[in-house]
Amino acid sequence: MWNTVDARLRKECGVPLGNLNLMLIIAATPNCRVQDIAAALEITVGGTSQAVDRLEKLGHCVRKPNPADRRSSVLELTPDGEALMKSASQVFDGELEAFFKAPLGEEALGNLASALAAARVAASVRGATPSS
Amino acid sequence: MWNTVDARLRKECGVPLGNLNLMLIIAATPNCRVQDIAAALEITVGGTSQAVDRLEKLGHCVRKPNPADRRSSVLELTPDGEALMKSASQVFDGELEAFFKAPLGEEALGNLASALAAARVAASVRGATPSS
DNA sequence: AAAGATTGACTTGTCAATCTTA
DNA sequence: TAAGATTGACAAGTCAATCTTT
Repeated sequence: MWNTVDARLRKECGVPLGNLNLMLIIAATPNCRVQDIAAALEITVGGTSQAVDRLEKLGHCVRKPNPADRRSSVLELTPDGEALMKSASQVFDGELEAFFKAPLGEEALGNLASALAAARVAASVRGATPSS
Repeated sequence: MWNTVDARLRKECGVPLGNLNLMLIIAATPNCRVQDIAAALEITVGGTSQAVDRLEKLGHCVRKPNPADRRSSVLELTPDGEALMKSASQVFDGELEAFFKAPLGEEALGNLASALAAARVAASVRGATPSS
């Protein structure tokens, strides 16, 4: 399923799913650092740093010096990245509807959501999070 | 979640999740070819060929000449691979129970299963499968 | 020509070691 | 010494090109 979503995003917006995820988090997080993205995506800090490199090389975001802590940078979307994010997230939302909302209907969708939420809680109690 | 399962399999059985998946399919498929694994996992044939290389290098399976078609090989688990598969699949089943069966209970689990089945059908109707 | 498989270049993640600032 | 980030080597997949057999 994610492969399908990714393929449509690449084709219609020229942006892979991973990059869209990054941009959504940067846009939603004030003073966003590499750490924050890693936590949100539950991937390692090292991998996140590389992903930000790629996004920056494409001109979709920039690292600005963090006045509060010189070890880290604050990430911001460029106007370019902002525009791309908006159009891509529409396609993204449409795909999720096609996969879940349309075939399941409101009620079944609600049940699915709560079941997955319960499983997620159980998972986090057992302890599952990356580190490096 | 898959990361958690993978980590426990590596630690307790010395086998990553991907390899266990391969071995389960080889064991369950008579005269198993690379094609069959690719179809079952919904990954590309190229990637499957490389995965079989790795499994063979570890001594868990072998390629035998296919008498019916000399373009392909028939895959078989070694005694070593067979034993590994059996112990690892116990750990695997235990993990899935801990993630879903225990926190959800019988009824909610059934609902979850049918919701995901419906989504899967809808997805396949829209057409989503790898090729190469 | 088409089907089965392999190979090589590339993507995106992991982990471990390292550098810099707190 | 800890925390934030970066870097380099590796893992496991994708795709496109190629080789062999049908």
